[in-house]
Amino acid sequence: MHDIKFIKNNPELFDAGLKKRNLEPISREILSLYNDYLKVLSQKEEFQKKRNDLTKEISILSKEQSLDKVEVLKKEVLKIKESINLFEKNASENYGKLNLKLLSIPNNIHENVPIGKSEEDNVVLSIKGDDRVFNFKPKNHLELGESLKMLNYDQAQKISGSRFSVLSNDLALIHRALVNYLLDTHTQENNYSEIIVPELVKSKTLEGTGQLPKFSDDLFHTSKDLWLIPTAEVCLTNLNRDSIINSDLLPLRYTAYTNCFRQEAGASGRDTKGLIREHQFGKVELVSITLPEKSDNELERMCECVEKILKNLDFKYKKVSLCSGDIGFSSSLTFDFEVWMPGQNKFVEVSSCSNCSDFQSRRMKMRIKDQKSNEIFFPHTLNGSGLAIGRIIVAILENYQNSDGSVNIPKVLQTYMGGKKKIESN
RNA sequence: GGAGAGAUGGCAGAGUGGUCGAAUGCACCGGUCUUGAAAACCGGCAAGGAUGCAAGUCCUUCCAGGGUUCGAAUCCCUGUCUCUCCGCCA
Repeated sequence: MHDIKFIKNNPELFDAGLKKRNLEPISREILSLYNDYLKVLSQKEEFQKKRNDLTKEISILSKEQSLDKVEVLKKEVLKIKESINLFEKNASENYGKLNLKLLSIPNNIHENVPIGKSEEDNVVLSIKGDDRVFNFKPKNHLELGESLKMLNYDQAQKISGSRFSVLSNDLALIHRALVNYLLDTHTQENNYSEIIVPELVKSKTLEGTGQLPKFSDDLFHTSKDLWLIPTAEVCLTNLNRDSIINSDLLPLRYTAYTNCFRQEAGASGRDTKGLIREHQFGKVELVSITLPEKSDNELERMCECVEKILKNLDFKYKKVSLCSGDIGFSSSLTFDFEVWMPGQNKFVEVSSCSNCSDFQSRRMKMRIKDQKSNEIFFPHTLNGSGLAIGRIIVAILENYQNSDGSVNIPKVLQTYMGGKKKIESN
């Protein structure tokens, strides 16, 4: 959500920001809606003042027993009320139009974001980790999972349809091990608080983080008017919606493991089978709430938390800065982490860390009160995957596979799997 | 699912039709005292919006949405949520 006053004072700057996202200028339209609203608003307030004044007068006259005068004034107020109602209706209509427009405009782009049109223009910041050397042709995770008989798509298809999977035995165990390893690391080493959150939320919640009103097609909506969350970011960021937080409590750092549900409407035909792109997947999420001047550092810190995991799992990965044409709606600056998948011969995204600046906090009216100055302002919100479980399983299968189809278990996960060192079919 | 109670400022908690945006306490901020701190005392302290260079002025807000009234935190209706008791249940 953008500050309407900023748009009013800096229309060219605002439109220039949109241009970076390859969007048309919109400040003129916004300001015209805003002016319509203000005009009606001031008219409404004028009549409200008249009403309030007369009402006070009635109160005094009643005490003086000047009943005739009171009757006259009462009639006058009734007329004024008609005007108030009319202007009130117009004002709220105008406000609704303005608000819907504002809610549909993406966040500003951070100055460090590379300018570009699409995915192609993203900038690789670093590549770390060693290449894995195979003396055989590495299989992809589907072949591996199915030959191990731990990944079953007939069953998944039967109970839920496409873009779902059924994991069993050691793959189910490694899923659970990963969740525990990730949560332990983030809580014990990275100072995040572990939270368990609902996976069904109200539309207001999704509006706060930016999924609604624009992206309902990507979401699952239930018959009770609740929505399945596409990421735990939605819950964690909204925990402090509509409230004022004391500045000395910052930064707030939350982590949660949840299932995430996505329609993948725009991805039909892509990755239809396997753990890469599913309607339901597990993810450990990181969310930070910080002072505005600290959010750049916090994003770096969050990336370090993610990188630590990727290093411990001994993956080859790259850090990518998303360009202005590819960056998400709510984000001002995003770094993706992509892990090398030998079975597919490419890098695949396993984490995305974003600084959403004050875009989400404005939408959800989450504010900070400075203890010293008593000033009230919007904090910055950040979120990052730490990490997507399904895709990490893919990475483990493909990177740790042996020629016989068995898969070694990464060292850091072995204690989470009862000391087991290898996954093999039995 | 049945019966009852409730929702007020950062928090706690008064307030049942007319200067109530709202007593009081805590927290917080400023000051006095102190070598410093604590305590004590004095003062300040809700949010959002409009307008204005500013001081200020005005509007809105006591869970949400309707209604009654000249006037609603206060009365009525609906919804949401919370608590207590009973039933059921993982």
